[in-house]
Amino acid sequence: MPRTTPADGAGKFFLMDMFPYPSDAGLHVGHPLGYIATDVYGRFLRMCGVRVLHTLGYDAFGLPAEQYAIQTGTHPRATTEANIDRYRSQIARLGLAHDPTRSVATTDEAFYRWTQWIFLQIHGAWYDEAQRRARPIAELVSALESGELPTPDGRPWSELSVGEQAEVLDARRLAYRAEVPVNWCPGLGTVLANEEVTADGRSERGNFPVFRRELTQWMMRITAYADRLLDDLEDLDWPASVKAMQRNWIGRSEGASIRFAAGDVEIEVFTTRPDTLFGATYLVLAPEHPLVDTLVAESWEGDPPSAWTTGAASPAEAVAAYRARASALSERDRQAEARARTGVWTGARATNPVTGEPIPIFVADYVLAGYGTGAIMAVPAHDQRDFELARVLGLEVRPVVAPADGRDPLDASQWADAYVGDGELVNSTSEALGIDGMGVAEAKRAVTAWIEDAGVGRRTVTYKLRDWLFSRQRYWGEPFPIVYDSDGIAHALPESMLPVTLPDLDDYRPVTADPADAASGPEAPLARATEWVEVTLDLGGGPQRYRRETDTMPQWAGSCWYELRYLDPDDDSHFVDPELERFWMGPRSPADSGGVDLYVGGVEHAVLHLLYSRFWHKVLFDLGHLSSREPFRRLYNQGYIQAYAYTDRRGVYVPAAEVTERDGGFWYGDEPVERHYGKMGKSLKNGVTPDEMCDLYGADTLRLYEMSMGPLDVSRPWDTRAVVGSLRFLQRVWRNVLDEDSGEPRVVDDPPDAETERALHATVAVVRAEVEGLRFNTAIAKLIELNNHLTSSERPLSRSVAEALVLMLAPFAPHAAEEMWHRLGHDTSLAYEAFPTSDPSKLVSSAVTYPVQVDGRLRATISVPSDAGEATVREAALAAVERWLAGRSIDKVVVVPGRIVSVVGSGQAAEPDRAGERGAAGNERRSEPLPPADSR
RNA sequence: GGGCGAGUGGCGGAAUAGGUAGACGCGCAGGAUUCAGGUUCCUGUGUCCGAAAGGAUGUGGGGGUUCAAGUCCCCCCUCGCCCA
Repeated sequence: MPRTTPADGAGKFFLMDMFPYPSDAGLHVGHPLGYIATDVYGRFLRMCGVRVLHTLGYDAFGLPAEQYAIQTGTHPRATTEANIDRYRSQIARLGLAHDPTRSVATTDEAFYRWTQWIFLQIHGAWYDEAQRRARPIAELVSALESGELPTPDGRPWSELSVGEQAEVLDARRLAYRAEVPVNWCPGLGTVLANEEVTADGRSERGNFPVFRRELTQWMMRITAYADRLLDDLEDLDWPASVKAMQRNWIGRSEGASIRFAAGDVEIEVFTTRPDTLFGATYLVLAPEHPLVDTLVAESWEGDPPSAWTTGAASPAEAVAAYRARASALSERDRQAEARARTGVWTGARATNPVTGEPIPIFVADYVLAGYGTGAIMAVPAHDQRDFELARVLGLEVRPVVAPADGRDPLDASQWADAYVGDGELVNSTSEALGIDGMGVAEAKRAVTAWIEDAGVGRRTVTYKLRDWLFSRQRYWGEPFPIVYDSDGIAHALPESMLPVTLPDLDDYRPVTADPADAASGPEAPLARATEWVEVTLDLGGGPQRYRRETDTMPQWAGSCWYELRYLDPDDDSHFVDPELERFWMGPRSPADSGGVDLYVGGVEHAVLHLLYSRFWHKVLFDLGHLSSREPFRRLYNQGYIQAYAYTDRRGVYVPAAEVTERDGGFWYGDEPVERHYGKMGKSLKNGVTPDEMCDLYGADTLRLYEMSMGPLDVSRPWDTRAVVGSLRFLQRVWRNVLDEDSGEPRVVDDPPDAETERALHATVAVVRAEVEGLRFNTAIAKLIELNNHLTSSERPLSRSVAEALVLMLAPFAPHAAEEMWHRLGHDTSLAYEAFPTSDPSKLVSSAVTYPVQVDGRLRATISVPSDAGEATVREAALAAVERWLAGRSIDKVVVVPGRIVSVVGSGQAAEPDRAGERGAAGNERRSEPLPPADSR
C-alpha cells in the first residue's frame, strides 16, 4: 500500500475535503482547519508542477436543515441556500483555492437527479455470489427465464404471475423493500438507522427514546459486499484506527452452526469455537427461543440439584418464572459482564453429536434470541460466561484445550476462570473423530469438516453488519424515483423521468408524536402533497394511476458519491464522464484501488459515511460505470480545534472572549469563573469566527497560525492571544524583503554568504519533506528560523534568498507572498513558480560539532574539521574533558561519526562527590583550571 | 472488560534506525524606541543551588537493558477514542 506521492500520479492529484453541512451558525475557526491544510498542500503541489483538482461542495439535505427551517418558519431551501452563501463568503476570505466551478450542493436538482439515477442503478442490480459482483437485474431475469437459475419454488419463470416475478426479483435486488424491525423515534417523527441509535436506545440526534417496530422500508443490501468491504481495506492508505473501526463494524466471524438432537427436535447452535465441541457439556437457549416450549419436560427427571430447578415443582413452572424475570431486563443488562449468571434447567437433554453423550439443556438470559441462532453450545472450560454459569449450577467443566499458562491442563476443578487462549487439543477423541494434539486453528477446520461430512452442521460466516435502512419519513431529502401501482408493486421510474423533484409544501413538518409514545407510527410529510403523490404515468403499458413513494433518502445518500460529481459537475448526460473518472481517479497500477488521492476530514465519519460511499462506489464499479474500485485512496483525519469555555457561579456560560486571567484564576469582570474545555460554538459562548480573525490579523495570519499550532491530526485548544505570533513573523519577513516605508525591495544581487546559503538549502530540504508529510507546523518553524537568521545577519539580503523564502511561504500565506513577489519585480503570479529545491552539496559544512559525554553526562562540545578522522575526533574529545577524567583510566571511548563522543572512565572517582561532602568537593573543583574556551 | 492512541516547561508543541531534551510560537521578565500605546525591536526564560562561573536535577510513577533512553523491555497510574 504505497503512499501516494505527486510523482505517482503522472503529475495529477485529486485533493478533497469532507464537505460541510452548512449550518445556520456559520463557520468558526475550527471548521477550516482541514481546508487550509489541503489548500497549503494543493498550492505546494502546484508549485511542484502537479495538476491539482481541489474542490468543496455542500452536504445540504438532512435533518438539521429541516429542523432549522421549522424553527425559523422558512422553507428549507431558502435557509439552506442562505447558509451556503454565508459559508462561501467566509471560505472565500481565507484564500482557499477550491475550484468554484465545481462547487456542488447535494440539494441541487442537477445533483440529486444523479443521486436518484444511482439509486436506480442499485435497484436495478443484484449480487451474484458466484462472481462476487453486482450485475444488472436484466441478467437475472434472463437466467431465470432460461432456467439457468431456478425460481424459489422450482416452477418455470413464465408460470409466475407478474406480482410473483416482482417478488422474486425484489428478493435479490441491492435496493429492496422489506418488512424489517426498525428504530422508530416518535420524538423525531422518523425511523433511524441502527448507527443513528445510541447504545442506550436513544436517538443520536436529539436524544429521544427509540422503539423497535416492524415496518416496510427501503433497504440497501450492503451485507452482500461485507467481504469485499473488509478485504479491500488492505489496499487503502488509511489510518489504521479507521480501518480497525470498519473491520469491527463489519464484524465478520467465522464459525459453524451445529445441530444437536433433542428428542424429536434439533437445536441449531452457532459457535465460533467448533474446535471445542468435545467440551460442550450443556446447551443454553435464550428465554425467547421458540423451541423452549417444545423442549420443556413434563417433570423433573431424577433428582436434579436445586440450583437447576430453582425450587420449582416442574420444568414448565421454573422456565415460566425465569422468562418473566428475563423479560424485565434490557439486552444491555442481560449481557453485562459483572452480573451473576443465572439459568434454569428445561428438564430436557440433547446429544452431543461428536461424543454421543447426553447433555442437559438450560435456559439462560445471557444468550440473546437476536444473536446467531439464539442457542449456544456451552463450553465452560473455554468461554468465560459459560464457565461462570457452570460454577453457579455445578456443571461439568471439561478442558479440551490444554492451557499454556501453567494451570492443570486436564482438571479444571481449581481453575479461576475459563481458558480462551490457544493450546493443544486434549480430551477430544471419540469413535467419530479424534483431534487430540491439534492446535486450535487446525481443530476448527477438522471439526467443521467433520460436521459437514456427518451432516450435522456447516461452516458459517456471520457479520455484525446489517443491511442499510434507507428510508426516512422526512421532507428535506432526495425523493425516491419509485412509484407504486394499484397492486402495491413498486416500479422504478425510467431515467427520462428524472429528476423527481421535491414538491413545495405548506407544511413540511414531520409528524412527531409524544417522544415516549411507542404505539405511534411514522407518517411522511410528502404524503400530504396529494397532487404530487397521485400521478398518471406511462411506464410502458399505457397511462396508469400510480402513487409515489413518500419517504425520502437519508442524508448519507449525497455524500456517497459527491467526489465523482466534482469531476464533471455540469454533465447532463452522465453522472460522471468515464474518461474524466479514469483520468483523475483511475488505478495507477494493477494493485491500485484508484480513488481520490487525498481525502481529509474528521474521524467521526470513520464508519458510516466512509462505509456507505465505499459500498456505492463498488456497485457502480461492478456495473461498469467506474474504473476505480474504491472512492478514497488515501484518507487523513485532521484533529479538532477546541476551546475553553467559562461558567459563572450559577453554572451559566459567560462569553469566553471577555474572560481574563489573573491571580492564578479566571475572571469575568469581578466574578470568578470556572474553566472548561470543549467544542467551539454558540452554546458554550466560546466561538471565534474566521471573519473576526481576518478583520484583526488578515487571512494569511489565520492560515499560518492554524497550520503552526500543532500536528494536523491532533486536537488542540484555540488561543486567540497566540495568533499575533504568526502576524509578527509575516511582518518580519516583509521587513527583511522590503523597505517598510517605501515598499521597495531591500535585496541585492550579490550571492549570499556561505552560512546563509547553507541555512537556505537546509531549510528548503526540511520544508519540502515536512510539507510532503503534511507536517506543516514544523515546516513553518523552519521558515521562521531561516527568517530569524536573515534578520540577525549583518549582510544585506540576497535576492536569491529572498525569493526562495517568499516562494516557500506562498502556500501558507499566499496573499502576502504574492504581494512581495510582485514588489520584487515579477509580473506574473507565483502560484505556478517552481518550489525551491535543495542542493545537497550546499549543505556540507567545513566543521562539525560533537557533544562529548563522560559517564553519560554532557561535559563539553568540540568542533573539528568535517573531514577529521575518528582518531582526531577522539583526541580532541579527550582533551576537552580532561578535567573530568583526572586521575582515572579510560575504559572505553565511543565515537559515533557526525553525532557524539561518549567516554567511560573507570574507578570510584567517576562519582565526584556525594551529598555529605558536597561542600568540600565543590570548593576543590573551583580551584581547578577551566578548560580552554575554544573547546566549548 | 477488550482494542487502539496519548502523557515532555506557565501554555501550544519540537526532538524516536537510541546520540547535546525543550526547536518554533505564546506568555512572562528586563531593556530599547515612543508624548503615549503595542499588532514595534533587542535580550533572557525547564526546575533547584549560585552574584557569576558552574553544578545538580529533569520527558506521568517504579524497575530494567545500554557507553548513551522522551525514544527499547517489564510493572503501575491517568486521560482520550472505538468496541462490549
